[in-house]
Amino acid sequence: MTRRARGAGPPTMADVARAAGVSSMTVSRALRRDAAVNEETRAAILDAAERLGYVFDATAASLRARRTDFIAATIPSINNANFADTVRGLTDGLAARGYQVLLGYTNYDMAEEERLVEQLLRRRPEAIVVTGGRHTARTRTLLAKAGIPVVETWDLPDEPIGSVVGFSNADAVEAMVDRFVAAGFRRIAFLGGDAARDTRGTDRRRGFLRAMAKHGLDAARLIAGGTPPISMREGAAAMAALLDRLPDTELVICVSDLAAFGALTECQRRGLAVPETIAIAGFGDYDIAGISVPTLTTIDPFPREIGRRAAELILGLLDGTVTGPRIVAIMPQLRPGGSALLPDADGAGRANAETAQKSPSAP
Amino acid sequence: MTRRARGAGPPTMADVARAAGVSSMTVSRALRRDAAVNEETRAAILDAAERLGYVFDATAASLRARRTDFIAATIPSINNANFADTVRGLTDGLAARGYQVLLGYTNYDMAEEERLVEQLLRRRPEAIVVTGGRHTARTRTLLAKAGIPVVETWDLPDEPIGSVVGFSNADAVEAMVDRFVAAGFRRIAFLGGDAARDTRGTDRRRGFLRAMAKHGLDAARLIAGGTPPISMREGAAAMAALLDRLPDTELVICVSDLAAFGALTECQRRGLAVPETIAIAGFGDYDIAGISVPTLTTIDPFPREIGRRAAELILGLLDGTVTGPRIVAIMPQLRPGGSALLPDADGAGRANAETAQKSPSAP
DNA sequence: ACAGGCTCTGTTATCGATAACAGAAACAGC
DNA sequence: GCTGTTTCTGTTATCGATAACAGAGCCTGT
Repeated sequence: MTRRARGAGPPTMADVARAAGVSSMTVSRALRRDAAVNEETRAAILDAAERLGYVFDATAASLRARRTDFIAATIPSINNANFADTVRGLTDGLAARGYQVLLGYTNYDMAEEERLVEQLLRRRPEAIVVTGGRHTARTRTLLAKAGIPVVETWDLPDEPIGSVVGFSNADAVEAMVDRFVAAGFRRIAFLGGDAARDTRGTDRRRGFLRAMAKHGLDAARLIAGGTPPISMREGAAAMAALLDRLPDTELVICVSDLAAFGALTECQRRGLAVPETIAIAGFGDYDIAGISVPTLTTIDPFPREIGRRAAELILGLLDGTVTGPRIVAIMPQLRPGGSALLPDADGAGRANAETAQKSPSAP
Repeated sequence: MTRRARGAGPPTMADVARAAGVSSMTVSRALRRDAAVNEETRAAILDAAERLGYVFDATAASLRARRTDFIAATIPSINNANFADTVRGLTDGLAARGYQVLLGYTNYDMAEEERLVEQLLRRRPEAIVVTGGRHTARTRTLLAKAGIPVVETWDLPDEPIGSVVGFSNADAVEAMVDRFVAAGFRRIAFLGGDAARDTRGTDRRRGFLRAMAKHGLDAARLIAGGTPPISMREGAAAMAALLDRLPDTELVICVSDLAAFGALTECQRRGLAVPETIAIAGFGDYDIAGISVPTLTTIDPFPREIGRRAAELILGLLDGTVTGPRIVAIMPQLRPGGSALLPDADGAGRANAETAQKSPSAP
């Protein structure tokens, strides 16, 4: 009696082995393209596998080989083109080497992130990528003790858990404000979310506040657009509130291009000329920034590059080429558009440098 | 000697069992909240697990229990808000029951889809969701033989592999054209991709052609915007070509809202009034449709609802509540906007009906 | 007092692959 | 011809959990 009766479940390697007249070890080797299998034998095995409709069971292989080929990744939202781009960069960089990205989203909620990370770690990923530098204490502990490479992205945390591929959101906005102040803008507002939920948004506002204080300007023009993430619609509503309350504002810096575009449409509805009457800037270099009329002045944080670099880093850490955690600094770039005019200046930093480091502190 | 030396890898249930003074079977039961564990014992076990930093190994559990709790899903692109919404609906519907969505994207490429499906099936998902009704022959075979529920979405294929949650893209556009023709439009163009790659886009064009033929109108105003998916930028470029070649066009129906918005911006750049000089319609009810100036006349295919229904269906199929494949018909709804004016009409279909059926054919 | 049921825990075998080791056959070099 | 190497294949144990079965201890009803 064979172990497997007809219809008792999908065929296993043992079934293929029997059909091909070899041992299941030989089947295993043949399917993995291990050099040490005779060409004829391999052909017979592949043929048998095809005939039986054999499908490799990655679960069993993972258990025995202690190798899942999973890379876990969490993003705040799957509906955001910036994060989607990062996932794309990550996936494309990893798929070529046979890794499968195991994706989850947190809805910008640290408690949800904790649950998600816990779930994902049970799958025994080879590495894990998370967004942002702020996490619950338990999340930090889980990640630190997981014994796998950890990469934080889209941020430069003060105390990284492991590696980092990111940039300072505060610095990026501060640099933008510097440019606008140099161009003569004074009455500048910031339009963002009101909660501490979106930590990157909060960091951007902090950069705004810091810059305004530095230049001795009034930083009280803060418009909250509701619970993050701020959509186009909420950006428009917040802009309406701003125009009603502080109509003499010269420039509105928005937490993202989506909010900025919403703000732009509100101006269009009111017949206000952008940038003549009021200027608008965004963040993220979303598609809309390059096509809207006028185009949006924004900051490109190179989302896809973040993913690509994270993938590269993980591959290095896994194959031993890279040892120890790395901080990869992404240099966001100001992209002047028609919504907030800036005089030409010599190019902002273009290179995205990678620096190795021992102690965990941002370069 | 204990089996596990210090530092010989992460702790297992056996380690927790030893620390708590019970058998590993009791640990297994305690962690799964199996009723039959004494409260005190369970507390001791959870405590030991926490102390040791134990992380459950889902791989081992999956192998033994023949239950991975994975649901595989493929979408054409992760950078598309419509598909992201479907994933959101799917994930939210499944996460509550402990399932983890295993997501992959195909880049609108059927060969890539085949590779992806093959990869995903190796993970032994409990069910699989794919986008669209067109697949390579091998993909169809793989799915049909996988022995798990298969759900095709965003389409109503002639020969479903298993279940379906979708709608006819051709019918939706045809109905839209009917409305516009009734409103007096005659010189109508269709702006879409030129390849057969995006099958949903091709179906929409087919619906356009069918409707125009039905009404005895000239359907030669077809503008190709390059390789799908058509972005905002390509929509603008295609609109430019259209305005140059066929400046007397009254209405442009675009394969998606993104293309439609790009087209709208091109008109704005040229100073053409929309909808007065030329009207524009889109597809998808993306965020941009509700906020642009003017808002876009579009069709809402209820992307999130598609995901939610797919999740519901899968849960039913897995727990036996639902038997056999189902066809769930989504009824896309026309959303009149400012970019292409329509006289009021009594509401289009609002209900999204579900119909059981035996033979695989669309209702 | 005893059968029968309930609560709780343990023992053993197993899921389907691969690591580690072993060995047969063919070939090369001297 | 003999040893050493290369090529190819097989045997056995194992990854870490859970299904299936078994049974001890205690309660309940008659």
